Amino acid sequence: MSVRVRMAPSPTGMLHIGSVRTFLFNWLFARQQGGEVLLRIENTDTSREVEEATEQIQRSLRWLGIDWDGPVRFQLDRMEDAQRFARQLVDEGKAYEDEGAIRFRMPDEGTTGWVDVIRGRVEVPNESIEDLVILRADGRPTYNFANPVDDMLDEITHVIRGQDHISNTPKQLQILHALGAEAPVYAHAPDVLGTDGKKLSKRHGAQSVEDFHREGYIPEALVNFLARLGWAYDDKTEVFTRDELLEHFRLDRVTPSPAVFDYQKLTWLNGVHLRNLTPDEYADRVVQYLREAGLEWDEELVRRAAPLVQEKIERLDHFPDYTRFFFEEVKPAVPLDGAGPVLEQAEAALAAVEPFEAEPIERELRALADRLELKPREAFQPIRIAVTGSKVSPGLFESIELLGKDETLRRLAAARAGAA
RNA sequence: GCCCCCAUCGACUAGCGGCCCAGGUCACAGCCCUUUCAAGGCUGUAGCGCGGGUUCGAAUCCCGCUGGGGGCACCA
Repeated sequence: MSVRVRMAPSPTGMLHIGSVRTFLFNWLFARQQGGEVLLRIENTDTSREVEEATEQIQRSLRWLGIDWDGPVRFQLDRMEDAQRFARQLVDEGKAYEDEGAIRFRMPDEGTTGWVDVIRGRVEVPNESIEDLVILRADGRPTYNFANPVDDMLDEITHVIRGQDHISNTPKQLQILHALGAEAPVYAHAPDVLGTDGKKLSKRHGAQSVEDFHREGYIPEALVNFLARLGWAYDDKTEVFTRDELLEHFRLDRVTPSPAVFDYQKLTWLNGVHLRNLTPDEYADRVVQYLREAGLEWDEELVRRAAPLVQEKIERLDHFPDYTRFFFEEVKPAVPLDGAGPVLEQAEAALAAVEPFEAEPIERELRALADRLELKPREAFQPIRIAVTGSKVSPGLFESIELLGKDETLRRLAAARAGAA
């Protein structure tokens, strides 16, 4: 039997990171099994926002590299099927009318249970389950009816969803049974919590895929991090590429307990993946990010500046902080009292450097420090501040090379004038 | 109130009866490296919720408690 799963977001707005995690589990599991992934938008209401949210969801999934098969489906499309099945259940005495709506007749005795891939055996006493409405008075199916009907019609083999659905599962199992359908395998993934132990929400910070994108996180890191939330391969591996995840992920190794979303660890992981990109790829990401952020900096210069900060930043949105001085006029943010002599000599020394490249530049400046009997850091810091405007910058020599001789000398002179 | 789920360092987790006086990672602290910031290297602080069992032996199995969370809609 070939595997088929479905990702079923409700089109209420941005794609929440918690949903993404369960989608990722669906995707990883199905893809490694050579199975199919369906994208089904679950909303029995037609609202004005649906179209927009649906687009948004797809954009976010594509950005993450989570793909799906076939066209996007909508729960709404199966409304007539649901109505037909509801009527059939009434005819068979398995459901009944109640004030215009149709209720499903739940058994009063015994238990309904299943073997959850993540949790093991789960069992619920039938007497605790009410006869639920499956068709509203206006004819629209309710979620707990539309959902299993869709799963049945779509021939879903594995339902991997959030643990908040655990209490829905026995209901859906009963409906499936009444419909004569074979039950899919269920796996209920744990929740993703905020630092306060409550379900992740706006007040915890970024929560939609868009938010993370905007904050300079890259898909590789987000996917890696999300996969590790509730799952581990062994006792030591933290960093995974997408392919490694596809190779090692195991649904039955997902922990049943909820996990706290640790932004700091995500950020660390983002830095790791940023550093793992090839220089060209890294430059591409930076260019793209800056463009999306609306910063119109010269692309060629951005590409040349990129390698200078690949080792230094953890998030793409930090790029401008390190490289602004290449693109804009800078004023030393720190006083340069007493630095006059160093700056003057640096100016003279650099004026003679040819070719104007990092290596000879470094040689000259180190020689200068020796002459002045200054420690390297003492000599370089004022130069750094004069040239980059900041105490923190990419490598000084590479920066000076990229900035060019004319501009470097100009800044040195300007700073010297200010320091005097 | 009823039903269900969960429980190892601050966080993510490894552990599935002896290999564990509990290992890795993030964060934190110190040291090293060093042109700043990073990266990297080394070291350290820190945990099996509690109480009963079972067993020669329990973080690991069972029961109870406590504490978290979810659900009980003509919402999804």
